[in-house]
Amino acid sequence: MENTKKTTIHDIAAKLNVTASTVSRALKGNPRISDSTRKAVLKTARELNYEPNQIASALRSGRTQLIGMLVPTINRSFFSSIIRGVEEVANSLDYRVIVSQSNEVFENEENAVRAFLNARVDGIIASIGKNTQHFDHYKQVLERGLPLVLFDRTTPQLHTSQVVIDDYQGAYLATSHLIAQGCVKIAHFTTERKIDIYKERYRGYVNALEDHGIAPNEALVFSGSLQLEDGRAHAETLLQKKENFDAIFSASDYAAMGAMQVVRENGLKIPEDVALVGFLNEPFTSFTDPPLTTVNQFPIEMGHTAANLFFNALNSEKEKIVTKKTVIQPELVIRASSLKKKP
Amino acid sequence: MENTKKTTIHDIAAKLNVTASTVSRALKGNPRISDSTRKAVLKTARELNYEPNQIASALRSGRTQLIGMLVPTINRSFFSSIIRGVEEVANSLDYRVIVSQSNEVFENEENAVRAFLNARVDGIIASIGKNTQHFDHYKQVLERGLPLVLFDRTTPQLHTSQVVIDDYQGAYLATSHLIAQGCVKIAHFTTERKIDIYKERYRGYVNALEDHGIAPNEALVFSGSLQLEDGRAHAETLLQKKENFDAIFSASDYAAMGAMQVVRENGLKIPEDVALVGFLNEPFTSFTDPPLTTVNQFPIEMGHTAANLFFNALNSEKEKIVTKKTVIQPELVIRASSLKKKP
DNA sequence: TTGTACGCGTTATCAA
DNA sequence: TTGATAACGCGTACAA
Repeated sequence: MENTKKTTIHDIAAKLNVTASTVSRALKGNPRISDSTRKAVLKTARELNYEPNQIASALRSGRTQLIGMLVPTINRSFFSSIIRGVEEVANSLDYRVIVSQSNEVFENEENAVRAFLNARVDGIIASIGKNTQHFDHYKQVLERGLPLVLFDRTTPQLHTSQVVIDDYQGAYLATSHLIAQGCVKIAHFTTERKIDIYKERYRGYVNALEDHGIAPNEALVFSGSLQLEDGRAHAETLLQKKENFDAIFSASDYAAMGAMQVVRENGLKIPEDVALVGFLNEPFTSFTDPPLTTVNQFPIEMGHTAANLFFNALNSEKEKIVTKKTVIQPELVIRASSLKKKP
Repeated sequence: MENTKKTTIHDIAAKLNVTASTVSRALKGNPRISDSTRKAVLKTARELNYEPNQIASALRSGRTQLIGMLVPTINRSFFSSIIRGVEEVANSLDYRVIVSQSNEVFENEENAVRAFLNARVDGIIASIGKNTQHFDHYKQVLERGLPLVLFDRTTPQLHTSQVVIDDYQGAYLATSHLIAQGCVKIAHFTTERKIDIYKERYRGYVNALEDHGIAPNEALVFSGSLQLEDGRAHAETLLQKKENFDAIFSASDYAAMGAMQVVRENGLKIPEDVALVGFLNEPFTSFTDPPLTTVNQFPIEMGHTAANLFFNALNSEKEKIVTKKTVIQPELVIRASSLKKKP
């Protein structure tokens, strides 16, 4: 099927006996144009079903109205919700979002950023891969004067806008809640990976204990990959060693889920024998038995914030792009897995 | 910060004392060029950090290497997994994916398609909104000779490539499995919405019963929105009416989850008293207690297939675009919620 | 094998 | 307020 020839500003111009420049100005809301011509142009544009060619516009103006968005994994609730948030803001401003994923592979991350630059996106919103150690590809983005916003997984090595949640506070809330429920021997599942967010969660855990007069016990801290299997293994170790513990605060819902399984398989009751708190607010946490207390990171709002920071940077003078770090306060979602005292 | 001036083919041409056309040909692998010039061009391109300007290329060639992808909801596991699948294939072919969501609102769907066309995407991959009744916006896509691939939610009103799963077969498998486990009074949760996929699941349920000599009983069929609350309500109705039933096949995991809660709250055992099968293979189904038997739709593979159909259409002669309907065979994921007989 | 010349559709600049 | 002209960077007939 042959393309129906699209109408251009020249077609409109010809019909009205004006020039393309006039039409362009009328369509772009340029003030230096008479009301009558503007109306005529708009009318004719409608009649001819004119649709602007964004490619031509992009070539001339240097702005594509495209945002490159890079996430580790598209099909994880946390990330897809952030994409959703970004997209809501972007679309309302007539921007489109190109999504790519790194799968935590450094090369993919580099390639995606390069592809974004080739596609001439107006800027990038990204979460750094777990294994990323250097940031030259991101620096290139900044060197070109393009806005770069990092979310969740960020780095102090890049001077650019960021949005994170207060992981420390989330962990502090979670641990304090367990203490308030009467727990005193609280295990913690974390990861050996050198990512700030987990260090912060660990710090929140330790400080909450200390603030409540409980001495942190390193025998109760387990490091792994925070997947379900890790949670199972940690819980089994705890039980085998007959380590004394009455609660687990896991830095990930998945590991918490693994622990829940093992604890129940061993005939112990949740929360009576072991109270349990996770982190992420994954959708499944409300469906477990008992439902899992966890920390909500407000991913959609995080997406909104990332997009807003992006447009702030985009609209600021290039010489002095405003870089800003936004910290979102998390919320403890209290469910049955940690509720020993009836409220 | 000022944009570091990007190098263009003209810069390369100047350095080598050839013309831009020569450089263009060398870079595009055009055979009508000498080996020596080709090598020189490639070498200089590397030295100058040349990156092709896809916008200019798109304007000239009419191909943007962009795919518009429209889903009802980005942050639902099923859809984000399909996006992932599409993206994997697309990126490997140097295409990028622009994602938009309709939120099941018809206007959003129209706007998204229009935005895609304005962005001059090379084609569209979409799932139709629940409330969409007419398809003019999609017809426009086809009239322009652009590839359009529909997935999951499709319509016979559009003559274009589609990929769906065999909902009938999924339901047939699920119901037959329950029968094989000894169930004879099997309830079904479905929806009143006039979407083919649910009709097909209902048909598979009925036929499986009949094929095994069980008379379908309409008193065991419940219609709602298939959300968790609907599942709860249906299960409560079943129990209150003292309706005789020994299994539930729900057309959605969410409603199955609601039923699981109510059944357990009433002191009944799963699967001994009530066997349970859902549909979707949502991530949470492996974390429920007991884990939920369900139907896997292979969303990532569905994304791969959709992308492959897309590129088939893109590469076929415009006069005779090959339209093809691919049906993916689902898989019954058997878990404890339905396993009455130990294998 | 390479060069010439032009156009893709829009916008920016300058002049009127 | 409008017009004329050039340019964004690339690709492609056509010519040499």
